[in-house]
Amino acid sequence: MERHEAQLKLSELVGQDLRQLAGQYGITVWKDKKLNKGWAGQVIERHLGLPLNSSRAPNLGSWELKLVSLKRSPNGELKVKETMAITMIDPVEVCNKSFEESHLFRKLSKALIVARVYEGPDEQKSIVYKVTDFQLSDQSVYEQVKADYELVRQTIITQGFSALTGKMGVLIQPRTKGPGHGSTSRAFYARTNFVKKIVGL
DNA sequence: CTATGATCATCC
DNA sequence: GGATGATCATAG
Repeated sequence: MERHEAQLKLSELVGQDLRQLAGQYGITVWKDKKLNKGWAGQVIERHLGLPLNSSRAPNLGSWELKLVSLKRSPNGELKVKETMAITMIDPVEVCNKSFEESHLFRKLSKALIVARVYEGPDEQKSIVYKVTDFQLSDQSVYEQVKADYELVRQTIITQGFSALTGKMGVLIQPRTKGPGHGSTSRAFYARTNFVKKIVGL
């Protein structure tokens, strides 16, 4: 499936309730009393007619699907609820590749971002807010993302992989993320400010 | 058991 | 309330 075609199909979902669609597609949102964290993505994959095992952001052809949740602030305004995981950090790759060659840049360039409204931990309903075909077209944003990448790169080279913390970066941050229980792997995350720019809030 | 995306828990 | 660090579900 081409990226553009996927985007057209995704835009059909705007304004719809993913919770209802989940029931329609037979996707389990709650297993016992625990949330299936991948449910929203699965609903979307089903809508596109994709196999359900492509959740690991492989190359679904020539593009990549990302989900972000939004929340309402007290005055009813929509804001970005969480940072967005972009891709794992491979210290070797980061050291050896420039920003333009990096996995981070490639992923950002090919991403289709689906923003959904998070109504609460119970996920009783979740409306699709908008679908964004993200391009790193804004020059100032591009430069800042590149600067953040370079900061991570220099830190790994001069202080080592373990010196990275989530405090670094302006738009992109390196953050711990593993299977839990002591893993030390890290990933690039888009800060909420960045996600805000991406989605166009 | 490990990798990955997405979300939760805790700190300030 | 927002940011940082850690965990959960699922697939291989």
